Amino acid sequence: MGETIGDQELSLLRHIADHGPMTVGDAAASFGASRGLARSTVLTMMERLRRKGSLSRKMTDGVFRYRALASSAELLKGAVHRFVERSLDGSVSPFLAYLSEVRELSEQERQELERVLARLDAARRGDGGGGS
Amino acid sequence: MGETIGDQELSLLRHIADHGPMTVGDAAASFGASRGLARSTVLTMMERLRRKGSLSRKMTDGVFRYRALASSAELLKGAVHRFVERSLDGSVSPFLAYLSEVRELSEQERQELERVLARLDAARRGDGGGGS
DNA sequence: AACGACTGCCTACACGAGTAGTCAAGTGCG
DNA sequence: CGCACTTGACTACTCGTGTAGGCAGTCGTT
Repeated sequence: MGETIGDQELSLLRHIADHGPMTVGDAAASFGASRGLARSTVLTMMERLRRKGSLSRKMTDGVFRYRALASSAELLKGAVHRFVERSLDGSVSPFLAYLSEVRELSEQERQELERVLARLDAARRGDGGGGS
Repeated sequence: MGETIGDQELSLLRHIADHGPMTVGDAAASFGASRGLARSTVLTMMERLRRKGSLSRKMTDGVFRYRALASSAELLKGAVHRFVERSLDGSVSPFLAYLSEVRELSEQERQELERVLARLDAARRGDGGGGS
């Protein structure tokens, strides 16, 4: 198995992906401070993330600058993917059930969903698969 | 903190929810065996699940029979909910992105999605009661 | 009564993730 | 020149989860 990324790690990773390359000090200030995390904690997480291949760093002016190798959006999709595979046995049905029964979707989310369906519809047409 | 439920724990919990009340021996045979888990492992998980309030047990004929307090579907929805809240900051957008960009949906899943949207549409229009 | 299978349960270990203390080295400032 | 501040890195502790060993009690069978 590749790497498991925890929630906090994912948050930090996304933060770095969103706010461009930054040093540990930057991350500690912009991410850790608001969450009450010590600088060393942020550093540890960043190093773990680097070992896991999610971050890379480059020495600049005597300081390491860490940069995320994936965009926040990709990271999120990856997290969703892992979740679906690991926890939902690869089925998205539970998610759909959640969407329709549990979650109140905002108008914007509803529209997003509509777009997804439209895209799927289009793909289905061109796909040439089987259809009933 | 409420309870965190691991992947394996969730699988076992669902198994029990789906296959009715069962003893540890039953679970070890029907769930653990196929996964190479020792009976004691299954027992430990069941007891942890019981401590977490996900399972309850009742002595029957000198043996404890464990029963899930929630249905598999509810369990799954709960898992999705936790994931959305904890990892996606409460936003379902990443999921939608996953659905449209990453995942190939089966025809059945596509139809399910369509139903979800239709239900949402109906709710948006009339809102109010829950018509089925 | 002895034996074996089945059961409940306590104990334990490994690992990942979350979190932090602390130390050594570099740099700027009074 | 020496101290404060920043940075990098190592080390460590706690918890939850995954996994299992081993012991003691119960009950049917011989």
